[in-house]
Amino acid sequence: MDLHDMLTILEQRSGRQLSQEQLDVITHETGPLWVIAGPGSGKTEVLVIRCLKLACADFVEPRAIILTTFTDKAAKNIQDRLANYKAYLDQADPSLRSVDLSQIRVGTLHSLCNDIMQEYRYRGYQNYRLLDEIDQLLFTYEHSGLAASRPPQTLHLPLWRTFDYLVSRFNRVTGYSWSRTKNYLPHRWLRTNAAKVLFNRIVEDRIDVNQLRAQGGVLTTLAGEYQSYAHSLESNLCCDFAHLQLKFLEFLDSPSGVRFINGDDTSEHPGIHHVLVDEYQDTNPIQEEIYLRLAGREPYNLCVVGDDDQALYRFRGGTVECMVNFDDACHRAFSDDVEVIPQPLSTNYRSHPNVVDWCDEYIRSFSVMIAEGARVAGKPNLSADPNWHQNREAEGAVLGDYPSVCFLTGQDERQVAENFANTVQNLLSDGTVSDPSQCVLLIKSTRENSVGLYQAALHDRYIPVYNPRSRTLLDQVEVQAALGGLVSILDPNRTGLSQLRERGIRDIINSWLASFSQVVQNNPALEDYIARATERISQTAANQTVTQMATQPTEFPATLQEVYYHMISFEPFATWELDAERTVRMATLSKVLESYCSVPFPNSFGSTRGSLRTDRTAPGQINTGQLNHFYQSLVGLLVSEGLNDPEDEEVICPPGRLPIMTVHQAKGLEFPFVFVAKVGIQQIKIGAELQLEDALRPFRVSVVPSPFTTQQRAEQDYIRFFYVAYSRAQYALVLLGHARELARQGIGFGGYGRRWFEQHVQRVN
DNA sequence: CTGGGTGCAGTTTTT
DNA sequence: CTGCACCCAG
Repeated sequence: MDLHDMLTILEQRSGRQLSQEQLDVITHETGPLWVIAGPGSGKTEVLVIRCLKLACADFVEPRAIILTTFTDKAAKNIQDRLANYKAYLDQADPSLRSVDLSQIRVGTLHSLCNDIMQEYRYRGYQNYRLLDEIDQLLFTYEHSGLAASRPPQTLHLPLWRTFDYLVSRFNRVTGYSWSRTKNYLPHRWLRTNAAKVLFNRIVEDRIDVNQLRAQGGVLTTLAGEYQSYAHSLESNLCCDFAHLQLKFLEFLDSPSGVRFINGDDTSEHPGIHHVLVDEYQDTNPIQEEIYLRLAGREPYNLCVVGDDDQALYRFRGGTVECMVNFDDACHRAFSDDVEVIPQPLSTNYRSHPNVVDWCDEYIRSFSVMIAEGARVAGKPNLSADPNWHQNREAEGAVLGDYPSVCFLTGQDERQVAENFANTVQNLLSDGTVSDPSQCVLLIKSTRENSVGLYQAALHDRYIPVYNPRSRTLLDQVEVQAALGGLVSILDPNRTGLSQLRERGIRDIINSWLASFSQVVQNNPALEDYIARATERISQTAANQTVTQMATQPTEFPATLQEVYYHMISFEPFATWELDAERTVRMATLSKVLESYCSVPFPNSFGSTRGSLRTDRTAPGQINTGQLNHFYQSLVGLLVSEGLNDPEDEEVICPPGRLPIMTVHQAKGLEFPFVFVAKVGIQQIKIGAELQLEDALRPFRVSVVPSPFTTQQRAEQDYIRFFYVAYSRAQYALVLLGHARELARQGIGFGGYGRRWFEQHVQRVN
């Protein structure tokens, strides 16, 4: 199909004309393409159309195109759009039907690494178990020397004092916090978590472990511990997300990897001709290396799209420098002669012109943001779509003169929350918005203690809330009752429980038991099951495997999972299963239980935590070690991590509810009315992710010094954080802050101080 | 506006 | 167990 025809059809269908900037990106022929896309500039649309152009106008083999995104959700969204647009094109030109766009490799880099290595049966990735975050934590808890129950203290104490920023925080498990002044090690779960962060970072930042090892002192210890962790992963045929990418780099060096990139003139292996990357500002060093390798053949068709002002994932190794210095990277990896010119997409089609102006002036009001090296050199200002009003009215919106960027205050946070809820209620009652889901409250933490006041204020006005990331799954009755039931069976006399020293673990188990005893009162069948299960264990001799209840003719070993599934077949669990939300919560719990039971543990290959045994000396009681492990490991994990409610993959927010979201959750989304809370943050602390980045930077395979001090980068991160929040708004942006926050002129108010802020923003109460 | 005493609450995100 | 936020005195 002719490119011109194709664009005409797509423009007719979408009712929107592509801008010259967008056309430049879509029609770019060969070589690296560096797209600096501001918020709301239609970057995903452009990426999708460029893909269509490659496959349907240039007839690039779909299998030779790789398109990566940051999340699975975004990948699915792109696949849907590709299929939709392709259907239009097929109508116009039936000969295109033979072009199968589902062959384009669309996904997160992680999922593509996994799929491609499976497809090519890469030896180094055959029969490996891919560990998710929970699995990785349990694995590290069991296998890493850093997380051992009794590690060599003289060696490890200095290490934890060096990396104290990873462990000196409040520990929910023990109920107190560790600091470097202590002469004992941090709690095992704190060390586990920190070990996970360290190991992931070593891989993602491409740290030269041998060089680290040669440093002496704690860094030598760290290098050794990393190597033994990596070795344990291998010997147990496990692979975490970070090593998935490392293995992929190894794969690319293997013969089949070379065939994957270069192709072999068959349609099965066309080679890689185009690599397109979305959200490139959040790419980390190992991912950058993968992309440069994938596109490493002339003419180096690597297209990266992102916004250096929206980098949000430093904790995951995300490095804005990859985006800012993409030209240098291309010259280093490809050739000095390659032309790499930044292509801006600088018109914002999403937001009211006032919101666009506010966002643009906000980001440029900070000296650390306009300094050289903070953003892509020569980045143009974000500009509003001159037809915004006209287009919205054509869509049926009634726009008057209203405060499109404004702030709400109150004496204290409670009053702010009340005013916020009143505003939402007014918007609903005067018909400005037809559904609460057209608003969103953005805030750093969506945990109960941060958003409680806002939730309560909405609740009082009968406005339902959607907040799946509140880490409150463990507060739900069905989850608590199930866990309480398990404890009742495993530890009927609470002897194991009474010996626990960790307050956090004891408290949570007691709360589960309390929930369970409430539930069991009205459900005699459940009570009876618990009694029978307890009885069975109590009749088992010492040091024996407990066998399943004789519901079947043959008795077989009982496992934790079986007891759990058996138990939840009784009321009230059976009725609860009719409720979709409760069912998915229980599924989340089941998954954690399965993980706990199936993560391999050292020195006993093939055995599982799940099969119940009696104690070596005490007949009729669950093995003390097993019970203790259940408490320390599984319950400890639940206490230290918390669990989120499962989320619907398709729906952003169910209708009828007002979403409360973290800024990360809202990334890439847009809402008619955006409320941003706690805008007055003043103290900019250097977070653990930044300190670790600095500590490991000298050992990177390719050391790229940052032109900014650590403190400056911390500030930039905060500024970008609010920039992402602010740029979500379509019709109106409302900043929330109480009197004291306003007096303080925190970073969310802009870098020129309060007077500047008040010139740009209207007060509405 | 500063300084010290008291009291409460406790990071955040993704694969 | 810390650290910060807040309050009141100077």
